[in-house]
Amino acid sequence: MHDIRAIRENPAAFDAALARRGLSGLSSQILALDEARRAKILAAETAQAEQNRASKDVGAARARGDDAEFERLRALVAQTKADIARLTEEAAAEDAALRDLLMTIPNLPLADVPDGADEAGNVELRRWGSPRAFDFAPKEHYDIAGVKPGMDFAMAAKLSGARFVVLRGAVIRVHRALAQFMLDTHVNDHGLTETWTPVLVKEEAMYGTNQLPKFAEDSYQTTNGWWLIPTSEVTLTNMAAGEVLEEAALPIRMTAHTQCFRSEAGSAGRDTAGMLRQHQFEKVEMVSITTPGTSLAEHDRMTGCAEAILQKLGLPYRVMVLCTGDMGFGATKTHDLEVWLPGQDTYREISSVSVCGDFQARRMNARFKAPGGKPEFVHTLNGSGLAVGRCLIAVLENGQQADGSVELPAALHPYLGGRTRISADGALV
RNA sequence: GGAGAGGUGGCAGAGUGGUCGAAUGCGGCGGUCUCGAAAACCGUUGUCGGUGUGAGCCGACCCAGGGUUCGAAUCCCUGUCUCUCCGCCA
Repeated sequence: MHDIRAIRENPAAFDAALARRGLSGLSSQILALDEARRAKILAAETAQAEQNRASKDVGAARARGDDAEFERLRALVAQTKADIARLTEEAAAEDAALRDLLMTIPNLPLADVPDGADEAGNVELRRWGSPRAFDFAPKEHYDIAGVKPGMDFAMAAKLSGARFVVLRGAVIRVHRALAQFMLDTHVNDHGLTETWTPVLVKEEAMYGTNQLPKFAEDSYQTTNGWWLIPTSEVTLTNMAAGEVLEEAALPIRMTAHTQCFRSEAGSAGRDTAGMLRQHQFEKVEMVSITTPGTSLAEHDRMTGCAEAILQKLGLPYRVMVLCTGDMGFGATKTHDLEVWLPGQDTYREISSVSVCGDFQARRMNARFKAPGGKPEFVHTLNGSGLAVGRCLIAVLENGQQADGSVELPAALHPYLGGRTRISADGALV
């Protein structure tokens, strides 16, 4: 959420930054609401102050036994009561109107974010590794002979419908190994604190990390009002909600491996084959809570943590900076990691690392303070480290052999009891 | 799921209708004393919003939301969380 004071002080800068995201001239609307709101607050508070004074006089009149004055004042206050109720309600409504508007306005892009309308405007920062040369036509993951027995979409459809999968045997073993490997790497090499969180959360948590109010249709809600997290960014980041953290405790670096649930509304027809886009998937997430002065360096660090996973697995990838038109709602800057998928002959997103500045912190009221200092909003960052299912796809497609077997990355061997490949008939050997 | 108890300032803990934003203690900060420190003593010490150049003034907040009342931390209702006991359970 945006700082209304900042908009008040420099509406032109606010509009200019939002224009880069294709939103124009919002400041005048916001400032009009803000003025209306402040006028109502002033009116309501003035009325309330008068009543408070009168109420004290009532008490004083009674204390000295002045019954006539007591009754007179009592009637007077009773009379103005309705007015105060009305004014207070109006003030609250104005306040809510402004807040509702501010909650739906995306974060401002940093100056070095490239302009662009959609993903075509993203800029490649660097590449790592080179796609393997195949002497046969590489298949998509779900068509690889050794994978087929362990990846059952028909069974999942029977249980749950489209965009689910049942995994068995060697395939799920590799999937599990990947998650373990990612967590161990983040904990041992990158110093993140492993965390386990609920996947059902209150509505306010979803507001804190800006899934709500704008993107309600992307997530699932239970009948009693919980939301299923679309990413553990929600739980990890909201741990800071309402807190005033000691500056010395920052940065807080967390990682969690959780189920994620997404309705994928609006992606009908996209990536319908295979397990690239599912309603339920696993992700190892990274979240950092930092000070304003350190968040940009943290962004690069976090990107590096995600890259390290791909490098250790020997998976070729490229790092993109998302342009203004492709960035997520809460981000000021985002790096996407795109892994090479030979079956699709293209790079596909496997991680997204964003720095949100104080945008989420303001929504959550997450602050820190230096000793003797005033509380300030923290900066929040989140990134996938990595999407486990997509990483599985990458490992399978990049390791596939002409005979339908799959060679697995050396980094995973210790997690597979020393086994190194999936045979063409689907066994882990 | 059932029964009971309880949620007050950084912490502990008073306060059961009227200058209560809230006693007291601890902690924090400033000072006196001291070569320095401790102890002792004195003073001070919440957050958010509105308004004002400013000192300041005003409003809100004693888990949350409603209600009663001229007036609520205090009374009533609902929700929520914590604790104890029982039941059930991976």
